[in-house]
Amino acid sequence: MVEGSPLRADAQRNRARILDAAEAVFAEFGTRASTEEVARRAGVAIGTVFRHFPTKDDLLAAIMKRLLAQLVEEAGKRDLFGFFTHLVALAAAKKTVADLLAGSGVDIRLPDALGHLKEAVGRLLKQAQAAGAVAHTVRLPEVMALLASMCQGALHGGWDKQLQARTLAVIFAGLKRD
Amino acid sequence: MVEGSPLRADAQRNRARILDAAEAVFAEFGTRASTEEVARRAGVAIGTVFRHFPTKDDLLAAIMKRLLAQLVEEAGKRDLFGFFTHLVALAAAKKTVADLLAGSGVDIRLPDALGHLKEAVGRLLKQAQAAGAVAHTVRLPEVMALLASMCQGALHGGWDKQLQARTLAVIFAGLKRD
DNA sequence: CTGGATAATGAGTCCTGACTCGACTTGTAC
DNA sequence: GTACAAGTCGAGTCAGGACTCATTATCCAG
Repeated sequence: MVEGSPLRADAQRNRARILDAAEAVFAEFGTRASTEEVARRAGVAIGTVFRHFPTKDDLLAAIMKRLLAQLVEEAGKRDLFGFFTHLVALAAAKKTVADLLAGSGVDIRLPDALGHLKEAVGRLLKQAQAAGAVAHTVRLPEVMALLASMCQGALHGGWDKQLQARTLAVIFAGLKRD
Repeated sequence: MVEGSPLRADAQRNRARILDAAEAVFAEFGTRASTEEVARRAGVAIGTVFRHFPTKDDLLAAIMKRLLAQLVEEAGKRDLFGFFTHLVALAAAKKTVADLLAGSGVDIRLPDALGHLKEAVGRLLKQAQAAGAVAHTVRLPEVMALLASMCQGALHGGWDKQLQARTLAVIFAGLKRD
């Protein structure tokens, strides 16, 4: 698909619907949800989904790309702790977040996918360290590891707001002085 | 199966083989590995596996029960930080550990499964607090949450030893003063 | 040694989910 | 308006995995 020709109007509409449906379905049931379910929720036949996204992975990749862009943008608006909190809360609601951070399965399709997020978090880390909010011994890899872990945990454990807060409090204390 | 009669000798041998094979297979490929693969590695026909464990979940439950007992025992031999470190290292190698901690799918079959582990960790936490190694504001739920999260993270992220250590260092610092 | 209970075997069933493709419908350029 | 490329449809194919069961093999009491 080398941008040969613009999509027909109805095709554009359907493509958008499919993406929205996929976003909702995968967020709710995880990446293991069936393509049929996506088609159903989009009000479209299964064949149409596969016309737009020849492979389930292509569909997943499209969703992840969207999500990633959102996260990077979000990172620009917060400090490290705020972003951390936001991400964990999001992961508790959207299974896709944890899947993305874990880079499970889809990573190949998004070459530098996590790269952008990593850079964004790197910036937040530097700021936080400059402000004296985080110890200088802390490095990016472990921050990313903590971020991914907390998202996985929040997802699988079904943490409520309070547990999220108490758990993050421990992490934040550890980042401050380590 | 109300313990009607002791198993025949060959049946006992096969049961043990199946359990060992299942342990290895699920540790390597996660709980999604097929029952066929277990049978293959046990050198046994598929029907035999289902004779001993009528359901894949039954097999999984048996493995998890074993694993859990090991972990609880291990907890008795270490302090909180040591156990934490051990568990994370184990999770990086055995997918079953993270699955167990996440309580995914199999939890119903192991009624108080995590209960025992929780108690054991609770004891470690008390000791650590008594020794002044962990702040008194820290409670059990967040310790369990951190434990489960780190295991998930170590598994999915494929952390090396160094990253494990650096990440845990942050957590430990957070537990000490929070 | 041998009969009958206990196990093992593995081809077959059923189901789910990704993906295909020929018949049909619709947007759009002219 | 019409032709035809672009899109849609959905029954159908295929693969993989859980689980069954009639047949065959194996243990072990007596």
